[in-house]
Amino acid sequence: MNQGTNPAGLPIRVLLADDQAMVRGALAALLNLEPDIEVVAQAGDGRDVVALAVAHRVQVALLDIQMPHVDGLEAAARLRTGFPACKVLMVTTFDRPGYLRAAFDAGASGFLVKDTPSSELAAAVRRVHAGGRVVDPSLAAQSLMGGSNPLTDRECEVLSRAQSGAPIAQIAAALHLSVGTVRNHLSSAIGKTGAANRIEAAHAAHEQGWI
Amino acid sequence: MNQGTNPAGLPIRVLLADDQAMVRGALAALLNLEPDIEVVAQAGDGRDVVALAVAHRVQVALLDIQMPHVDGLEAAARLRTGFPACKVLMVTTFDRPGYLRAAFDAGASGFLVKDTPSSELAAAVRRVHAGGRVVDPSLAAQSLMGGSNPLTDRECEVLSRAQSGAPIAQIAAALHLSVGTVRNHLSSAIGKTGAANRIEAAHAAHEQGWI
DNA sequence: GCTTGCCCATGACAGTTGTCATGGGCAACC
DNA sequence: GGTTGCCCATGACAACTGTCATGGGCAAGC
Repeated sequence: MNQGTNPAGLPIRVLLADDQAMVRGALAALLNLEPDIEVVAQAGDGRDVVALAVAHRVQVALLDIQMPHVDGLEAAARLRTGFPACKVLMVTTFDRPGYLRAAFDAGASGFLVKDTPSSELAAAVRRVHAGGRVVDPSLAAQSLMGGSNPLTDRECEVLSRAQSGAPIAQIAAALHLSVGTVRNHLSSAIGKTGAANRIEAAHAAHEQGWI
Repeated sequence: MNQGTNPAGLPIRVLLADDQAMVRGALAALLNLEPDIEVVAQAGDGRDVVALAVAHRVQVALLDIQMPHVDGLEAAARLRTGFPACKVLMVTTFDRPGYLRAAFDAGASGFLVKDTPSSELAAAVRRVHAGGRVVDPSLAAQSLMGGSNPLTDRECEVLSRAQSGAPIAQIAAALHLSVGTVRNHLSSAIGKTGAANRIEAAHAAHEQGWI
């Protein structure tokens, strides 16, 4: 594994996407302290990530998963097709095991939770830029333990709408299904998650990053 | 309003409390770029805030509301009694109107959401240190509109336990109440929030910062 | 002292939800 | 071509939930 493709002296060109302006600015300040790293673009959501990455010849994109409109996972997928030279380092607040798999499925090269000490961020950027992979160690173990998503597509869809407490009739209407079908999907999901009702099931699935 | 009590040349001594290590480190880097501000202590939750503030003669404490064990509101209240010379600037991810009132009730001098541009953070620290107040403008308007919490203490307590979807029987057991009483409190809260069931009511109350 | 508001409790009733059994349609796979 | 798994649907039953009426205890305020 080499040390990156940059000519000596040129810093790694980084894009930063996070919906919280203050955090974004602070991370930029942190990274710009490193002489070999330069934040050349910032975004508050995932919509403009590809365009910005192309325009600024970005080498590493630091993407938050939770963003409005277009989230980090979707943005990573778009980058892979639209500008595959750009490496993706995913950063997230929540350590949901399912996110790790989803991130790598979307083409990410690295995955960090925001609990990680800030001192490791620059190192992660360098490693990803050099073609390596970065995985939060605590999360990796958890992910191997947890196994993958046992829920079917429909169950996920129904569960995610049940999260906010909407009555079954409302979910059924939104999905153009019969009330009984929704109840069956929910019942199945409740069984798979070991929950007592659809709300607990939705929470459990959310915790795991399944929905 | 004066410019603070520090002798000329001495930077403002700041404490940073945020449960996300990476964000904490990044904010520290950001603030330390300012010549007149120095981050002298950091904490990952609210438990040690008072002790740290005293030990490092902290002048402004920057507290995240969402923290494990002891949250920012509680930490602010402890600071007010334990080390009142220290000003509190509350920072939070979520713009819940009720948080603003709760923050000032707890003795905070300022309130920012993390959507605020990072460039304004240092200015807010200076203003708070100088004895002024800082309020996120968008949130202030929202808060005046929203009015205050119409829920009784018991309703809040019951609602917050209903959030995760626990069955009523479980809530009743945890609170040493009869099932019927819990149902009555919930029914009342559902009416006040205009929700269709306890889950929606809990979400609505949470959105408002009531629970 | 009376009223008001909150707390707790009970019982009855209707509506919603979770479970189960059953069955048809469809695509993937051996 | 048969099996398997997912999707959709229906109907019946038991359990849970939300509403309402009613009543007692208690503290605060007029």
